[in-house]
Amino acid sequence: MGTDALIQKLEQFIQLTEEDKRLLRNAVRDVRVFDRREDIIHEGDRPENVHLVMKGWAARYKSLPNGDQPILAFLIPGDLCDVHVALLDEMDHSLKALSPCRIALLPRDAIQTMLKQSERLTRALWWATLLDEAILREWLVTTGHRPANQRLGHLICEMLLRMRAVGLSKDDSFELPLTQDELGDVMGISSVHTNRMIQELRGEGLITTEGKRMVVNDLDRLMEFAEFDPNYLHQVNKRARLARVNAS
Amino acid sequence: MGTDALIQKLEQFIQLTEEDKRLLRNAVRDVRVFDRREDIIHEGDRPENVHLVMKGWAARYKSLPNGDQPILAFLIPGDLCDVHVALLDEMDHSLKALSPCRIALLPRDAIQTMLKQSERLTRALWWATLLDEAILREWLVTTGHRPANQRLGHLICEMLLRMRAVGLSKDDSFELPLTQDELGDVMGISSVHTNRMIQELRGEGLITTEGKRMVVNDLDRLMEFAEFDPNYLHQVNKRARLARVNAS
DNA sequence: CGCAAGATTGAAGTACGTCAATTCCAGTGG
DNA sequence: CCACTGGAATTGACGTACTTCAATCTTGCG
Repeated sequence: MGTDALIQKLEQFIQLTEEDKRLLRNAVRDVRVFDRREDIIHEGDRPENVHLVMKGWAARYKSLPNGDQPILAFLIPGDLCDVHVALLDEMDHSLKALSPCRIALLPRDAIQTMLKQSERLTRALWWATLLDEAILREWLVTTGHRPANQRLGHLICEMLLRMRAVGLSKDDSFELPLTQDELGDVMGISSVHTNRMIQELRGEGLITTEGKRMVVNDLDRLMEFAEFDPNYLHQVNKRARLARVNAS
Repeated sequence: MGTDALIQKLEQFIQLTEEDKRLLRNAVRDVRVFDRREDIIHEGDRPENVHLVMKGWAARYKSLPNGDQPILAFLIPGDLCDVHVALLDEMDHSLKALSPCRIALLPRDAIQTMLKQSERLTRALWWATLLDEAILREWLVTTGHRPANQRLGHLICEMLLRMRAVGLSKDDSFELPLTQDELGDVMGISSVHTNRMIQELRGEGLITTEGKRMVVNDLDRLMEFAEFDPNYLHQVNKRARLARVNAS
């Protein structure tokens, strides 16, 4: 099933039981496929379902009066969008597919039921929303306080670690299905400048691009270059995680 | 008691019962006073208590290797910091007082107990965290995609509406206990440029400053200038709110 | 092969940053 | 009541990281 990525992600934080996993899988009502650029849910809609990315990349974005559509978050497999929005009358932002996507729909009440049945799962999902918030904070810092080349490096580091956490990286490389336009959008810079920053990182030997694949040549050096501190991702390292698992 | 602002804020969303209010007041274990610039809790600390601002302004911030301390959020009376952090091992950011502050401390378990006792209160606090997130998203948009003059206007609109919601505005003016340095920090611009943007807004007749008081001369025009859409604050207007209250 | 979307390049403009000087102002002590 | 102080606001001059526009080149793809 397509909840695997989510389970893998949550288990960074806490070991789930088979029963928890079954609950999660059962909460999926439906699976829908979206084309690149297709809207998944739009600002003003009343959210009926929680969305779970199973395959592909999606984005949270807003529409500005001048036509800009700034991206607020990348959503990759295992990312649950808006567990919480159930409370609000209407969406205050939109979701769209950045690449062809498979998205699972979990009805609000299925989530409610699930949460009632497992304390552990509740904590795990709560943790996931905390993570989203932490990422948002970090993006704000980066956007407001770092030059474009570091911003790009930072983003690449983050996405590599996030992709790795759901088993979608290979030898420090990952599929990055974005145009330079979209990449610039996230960082708040123009696509032209984005291109120049990519070239700078390439020139420094920090990254290589192979079509849509982003290859990080030297993660340590890239992290240093971008002043990337992985703390905010709250990824428990393997050792600590195993200790925790064994203790339970 | 100093939980009044919080109650006033929450009641924008949902009418609380007397019992709810009592529960809230009882969760306050202690009240502490902080000087301007004093740290309230620091990155890496293990959060023991949830903090509630009763008086003054505080800020969420991060410390960067280069010494910068970007501000991620303003916290004003009625704002609850980190209801959620209970889950995390350690803080991934810090809180400091921007002006002399009175902060109430609510122990984690007091919060837990309180939430167990009132479904309504649980929803209200959850709503408050959604609001924080929505504000964070809006700041990201603004920082990344709008010029400095609009960013400033946007911030002023937001803070006026937020202060108003807790009864701390007077005739479209409010106490803004910040240096231009701190103001610039939030918007990701230098203090010199901040100063020039303030002068621009003054020149346009949009705002006036009287010492530490920010006076908005024409809110509608300022909102238009800054392309400010108050939607994200999820402030229910008086009419809708009264309808809701009466229906309950 | 041919087309359209995207990547890359160059040139010229601008919004913003930095540095450093000056003015303003709230306290504080005499 | 005034003089003194240190922090903050303001100003000017100058540098630069970015933007925009427009052209060209590359690539995936029917």
